[in-house]
Amino acid sequence: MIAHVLLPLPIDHGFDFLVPPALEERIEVGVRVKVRFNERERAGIVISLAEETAHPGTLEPVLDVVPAPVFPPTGLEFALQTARDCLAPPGLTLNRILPTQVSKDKMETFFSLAVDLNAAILETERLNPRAPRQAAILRALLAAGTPIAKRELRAQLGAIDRPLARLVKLGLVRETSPTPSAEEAIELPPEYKRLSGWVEELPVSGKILLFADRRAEGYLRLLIERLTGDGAGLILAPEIIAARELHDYLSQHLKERIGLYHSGLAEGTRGRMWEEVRWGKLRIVVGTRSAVFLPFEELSLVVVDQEEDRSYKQDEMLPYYHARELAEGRAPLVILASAAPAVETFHRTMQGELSLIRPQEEDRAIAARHIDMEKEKGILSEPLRRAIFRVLQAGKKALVTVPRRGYFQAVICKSCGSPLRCPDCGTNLVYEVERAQLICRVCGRAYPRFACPHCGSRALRFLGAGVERVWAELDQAFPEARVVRVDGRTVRKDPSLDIASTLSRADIVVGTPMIAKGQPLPALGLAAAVGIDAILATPDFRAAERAYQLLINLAGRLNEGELIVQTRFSDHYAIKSALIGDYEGFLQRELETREAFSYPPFAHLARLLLTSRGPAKRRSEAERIEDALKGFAIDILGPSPHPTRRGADLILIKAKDPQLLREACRTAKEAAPGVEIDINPDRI
DNA sequence: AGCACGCCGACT
DNA sequence: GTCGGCGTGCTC
Repeated sequence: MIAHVLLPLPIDHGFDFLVPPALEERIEVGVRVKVRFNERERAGIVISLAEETAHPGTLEPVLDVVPAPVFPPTGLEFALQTARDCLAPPGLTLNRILPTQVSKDKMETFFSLAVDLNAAILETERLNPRAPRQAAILRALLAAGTPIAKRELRAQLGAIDRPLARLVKLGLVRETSPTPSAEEAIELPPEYKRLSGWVEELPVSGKILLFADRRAEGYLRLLIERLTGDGAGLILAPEIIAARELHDYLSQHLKERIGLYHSGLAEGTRGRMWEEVRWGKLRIVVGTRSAVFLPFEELSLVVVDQEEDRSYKQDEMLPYYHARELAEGRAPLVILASAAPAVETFHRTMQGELSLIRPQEEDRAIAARHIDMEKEKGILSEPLRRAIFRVLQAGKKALVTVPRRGYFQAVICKSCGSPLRCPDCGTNLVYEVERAQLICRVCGRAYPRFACPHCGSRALRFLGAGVERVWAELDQAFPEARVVRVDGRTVRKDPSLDIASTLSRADIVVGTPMIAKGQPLPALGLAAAVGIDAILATPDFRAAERAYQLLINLAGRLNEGELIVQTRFSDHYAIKSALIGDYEGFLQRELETREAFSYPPFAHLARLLLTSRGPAKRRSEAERIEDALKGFAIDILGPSPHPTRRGADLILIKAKDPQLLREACRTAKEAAPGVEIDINPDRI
């Protein structure tokens, strides 16, 4: 027997290995195997089994079969298709998706009756004299009427392994996944009915944009009403904190166990959950982007909560996938949900690709206002300090967001009052600390003269205060208050961190925009955005959209109270629209800008990453790519140095048609096989 | 990816 | 005359 194996290498093909007779029993398509390849041991994934090989030489043997986790056939096909769509090496893709190990902890298993009630009663009576423990199990299952966890049976009846196995063998009991139902939901929250009405509007299948600011109640109802019987559901959230909040909320109100899957879990825990999903023992999962690959045999529905969030895009390593796009192919019913939808997503509803469901929003007692930073000095304005003081006096808490990068310096022109832009690309220029110059991250042009490219003014202003600086100022300004900092690093240190409980032992929480995403926090009386101007000045065509979304998300954290924005751009349409909750007004302006500069949704982008070491080598790669793309009706920008990865260059391709873009990317990859391609990048 | 093979410049 | 640059090709 021959196994065709994909190894975790940047190559587009697999290699054949000989399966020794002793392993023939255990090997199957989708398993991970250990092999000796090029004089070293590696683990790869079996994608097919055959009797013959096309390889002329001798074959190395498969050394071992790793029993789990395993790709089921549909999961394998999905992962391979993702690799093709992302133009990523399939071996790397597969090996990054499949967890490497399964922890030894026992999986939770559930059992239910496999026969009808009458038969079960008869069998109970028949078994009772000679097999009292089997009879007791049947009685427990009869009494419960729903699946029972093995753990629970054991708690009720003591040692039940042997009799339970016997009952399964007799065909009286079977291992199942537990079934949620309206009766099984425990203690529905009071606002449940009021806020979940949109579920009634949902079709059985289709693609939906749910435009709503309170959504968790509806997800709960969706699970209760749509997943009776055999269905399975996947809910994606952008970040670990948001996923955990949603998971905890749903778990509180539903008897069925819900999985929480994200990259912060130990590898073995991920592997165990993967296997539970594969065997149908876990059928509801809340997770971050990597959960989109979980091997559900058949999903009934998938929800992408806060679909606009950039975290759905994997842009740190291959494959550069977008979980929102992949999610659309996973279930008949796809719900993209947001309180401030991505411009591209909303545009799709205008094109008829998505159906829009937009429940009537409830009026919340939120006062939104801006503080004009042209008139204030320092990082924390006097009015904001006073507002925080008032809120603390009233026994409420404050949430303060600051865009993450402390060192990131945005540049605005004092005379036009707008961020400095590259005249060619329309994106904002950035100040590069090391070389002390302004550069365009899209086309790579440098502007060593410290002047606005539009009006020539030399009066520039550097913006930017990170979380830590704001935290220090707050700590100093409110010595009595407990000021707690939350950013990516804090979360990495403590993956179980959540904002609600952080807030319970703090008075002021200051953090990156990730603290703005999620459910309302009842203890909150004030939500503030500091440094939003730095977002507006980000070198990214989605800068305005991000600013708008941050403010809407921040408002969504409040049940009542005040939303305050410190800005110098109080006239900016993103801020103006966000403060009055005018999405359409924002969208119209934003679409006009996108069209004017040929950005999505009016053009399609791809980012080519040159990572070969040595600038000369990258230059020659870039030249080869440019030559190969001569005949294409596309725009090529760059190469420019990668903004964060030293020793990497970027080429940006713009095309009117997505198919043409794909073709161009394939051609570029042929011309320079080492190039990494990010189609539809989230950041440019 | 890692490593070998292979053809051109500055050194003991 | 060798040591060493990294360009091309292969690994089942």
